[in-house]
Amino acid sequence: MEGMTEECTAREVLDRVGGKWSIAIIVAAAQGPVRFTELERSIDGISRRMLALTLRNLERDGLLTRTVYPTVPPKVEYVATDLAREIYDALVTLTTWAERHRAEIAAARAAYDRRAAS
Amino acid sequence: MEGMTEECTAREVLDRVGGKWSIAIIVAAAQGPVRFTELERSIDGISRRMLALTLRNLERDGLLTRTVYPTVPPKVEYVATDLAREIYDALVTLTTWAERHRAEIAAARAAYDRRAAS
DNA sequence: CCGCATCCGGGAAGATACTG
DNA sequence: CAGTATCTTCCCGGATGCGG
Repeated sequence: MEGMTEECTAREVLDRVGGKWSIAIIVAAAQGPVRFTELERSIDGISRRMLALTLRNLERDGLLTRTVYPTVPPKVEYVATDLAREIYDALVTLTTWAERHRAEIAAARAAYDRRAAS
Repeated sequence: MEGMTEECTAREVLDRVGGKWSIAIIVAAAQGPVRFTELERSIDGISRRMLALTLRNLERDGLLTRTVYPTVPPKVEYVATDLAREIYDALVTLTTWAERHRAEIAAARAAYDRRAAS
C-alpha cells in the first residue's frame, strides 16, 4: 500500500511492543496467566482504559491469548503466546538496561540541559 | 520528584528508545559514524525535523555522540555511545523478530478483524 | 550541509461515569 | 470482575520556510 521499504521494520517493532504499556504487560503475561485486575494493580499508573486497549492490540497481533471463564463473577486470563515469548529476553534486557543506567541517563540529560541553558 | 515505583522501567526504555525513529537511528549509528544527510537518506520516510529532534533527544540522553567538524561545508557526525551499544543486540533481536514474523502478525491481525466484523 | 521556528491536524491517552 | 463510552487535553509528527 505504501512505498515503505525494509527500513521500517524498526517501526513495526514499536507498533507492536512500543505502546506505552506493552512491554510491562508482555513481561507480566510471559510468566504465566494473569487477570485483568491483577495487571491493573501490578502496573503502576496504568488506567483501566489503556489496559483494555493495549490488551486488545496485543491480542489482535497474536502476542497475547485471551481466555474467558464463564463463571460468576467473570474471569478472564491473559497469557503471552510463543511468538511474544521469543522477545521476552530482549525485553528484559532493555528493562534491565534502563534500570541500571537510570542515573547515568538522568545525569547526561541534566548535563546537556545545563549546557543548553547557557 | 515523582511517586513512580519500579514498574515504570519499561516506560523508561520507551522514553529513550521508543521514539518513532530511535531504533533505526541507534542501529545505524552503532555501526560507525554517520552524517545527518546519510541518515536522512537511509531511513525511509523520516522527515528532516524528526531526524533532528530524535538525534537531539538521543544525544541528550547520552546515547549518541555528536561531533561537529568546522569545515566548509559543515560536517556533523553521529555515533552511538557505549551505553547505546549495550542494547544493540536487543534492538537487532527485536528488529529481526519483527521482520521474520511480519506475515504471521499480519495474519493474526486479519483473523482477529474478521471475527470482529461478525 | 545541517539544522531551527512556526503552524497545524490527528491520534494517544487521562478522567470520569456507566454496564453485564 | 472486566470491561465500554464519552469528553477533553496533549503532543507527536508532517509541511514549509528561514538561517549559519
